[in-house]
Amino acid sequence: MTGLRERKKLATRKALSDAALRLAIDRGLENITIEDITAEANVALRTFRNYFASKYEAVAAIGADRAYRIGASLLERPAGEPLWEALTCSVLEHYENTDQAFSRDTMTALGRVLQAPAMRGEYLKVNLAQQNALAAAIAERTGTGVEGDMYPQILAGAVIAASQVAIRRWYAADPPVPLRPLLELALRQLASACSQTG
Amino acid sequence: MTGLRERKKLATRKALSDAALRLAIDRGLENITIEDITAEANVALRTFRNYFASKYEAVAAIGADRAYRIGASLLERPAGEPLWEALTCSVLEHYENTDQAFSRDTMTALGRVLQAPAMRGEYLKVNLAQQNALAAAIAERTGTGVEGDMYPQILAGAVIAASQVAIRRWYAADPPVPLRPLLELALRQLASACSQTG
DNA sequence: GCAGATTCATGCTGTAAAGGCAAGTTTGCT
DNA sequence: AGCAAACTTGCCTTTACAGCATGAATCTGC
Repeated sequence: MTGLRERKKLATRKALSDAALRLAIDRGLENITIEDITAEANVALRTFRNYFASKYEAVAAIGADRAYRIGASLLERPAGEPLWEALTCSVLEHYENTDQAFSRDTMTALGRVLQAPAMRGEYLKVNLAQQNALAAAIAERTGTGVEGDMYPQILAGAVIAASQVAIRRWYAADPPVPLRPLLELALRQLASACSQTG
Repeated sequence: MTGLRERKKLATRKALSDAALRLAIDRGLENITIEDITAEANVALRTFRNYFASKYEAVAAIGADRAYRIGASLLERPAGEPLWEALTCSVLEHYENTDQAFSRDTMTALGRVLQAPAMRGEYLKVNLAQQNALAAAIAERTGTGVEGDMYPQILAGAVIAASQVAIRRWYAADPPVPLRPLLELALRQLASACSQTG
């Protein structure tokens, strides 16, 4: 992973996705072309297509590239911690890290871009990537084979789904509310919802 | 809803999505153009764009148009039935109805089409539509306001996520296995996963 | 540190998609 | 009947998309 070639590829990819996001935020998703993005990133138009299938995918890449972190977050929790508590902390950490990486203004602009109908599909793909990353981490933590047993995927799916509900509420909230309590509430409601199965 | 105009619109939409699906199944998703689809459906090329943004969306429409049924299914369950049991039955019914609508050969071909990477985004949008339909039904059944409380959305998200895990397993299973037990198992595991929150 | 093999960025080219606009037609309403 | 609204369609321009070829950068084994 330390080869010059890999680093250059990563750099090009990052340059493209950063450029895409920057332009999308200040001009609007629909008012930019792939050519604009490549100009901003100082690469040829044709090169864009070696990395992304569409400008939407390039914009979503910022999330896709961070998806693995939610799994990493879970694996870093202390080994003795109960799974549910570890999951809750991982999710909270993940989103705390995510929104600390950007200014508040950038976050709302980012929200506007990501909420656009044209981004919906890519956004959902990022969710799925998070779900898979989390499932792999759950499987590793519990010693379950992620291939054989559905349990890790199911739990990850439920947690990600609940988180997304909280995030949608957070974005729609007017006036704004902090994200963390919404996430905590969503995860608690998930737990209680499934407990009442009698 | 009984106007001639609405019926014609629905008919055109259905003609397009049926044509898209039929062609995709026997020629392959990537070997058909929008022009092929419009020729098959006997409308002008330009008309396609009044209904769908891409051929993938047209193919997915068959699922999107059925998404509301999973909610309807829940609302038809007896009022006294516990929520979890009603949900389980709705999901099972939904997929039973879905796969009885097609022959076994068609189902596997359909699976191949829907699993294609290019369809991923549209497939996930259909899942989201199902989730929303189910959430609305849960809210209605429990008397919760779907706007105010996250609970229906969370529960619907968890149930749909678990169902999707089962469906992915079902599709990947070699040799083939029946879907119903996988779905039942997934929902039971969802329930038990969230019960162990201590 | 050199020679061959990989892999990448780029240009070129043709096909398909995407969507604004306006004309013509059908349907809905009174 | 007659007006208004909505739908279909054709035309046109811009953009996206993907194959292929080429040259340059990087990596590998020696």
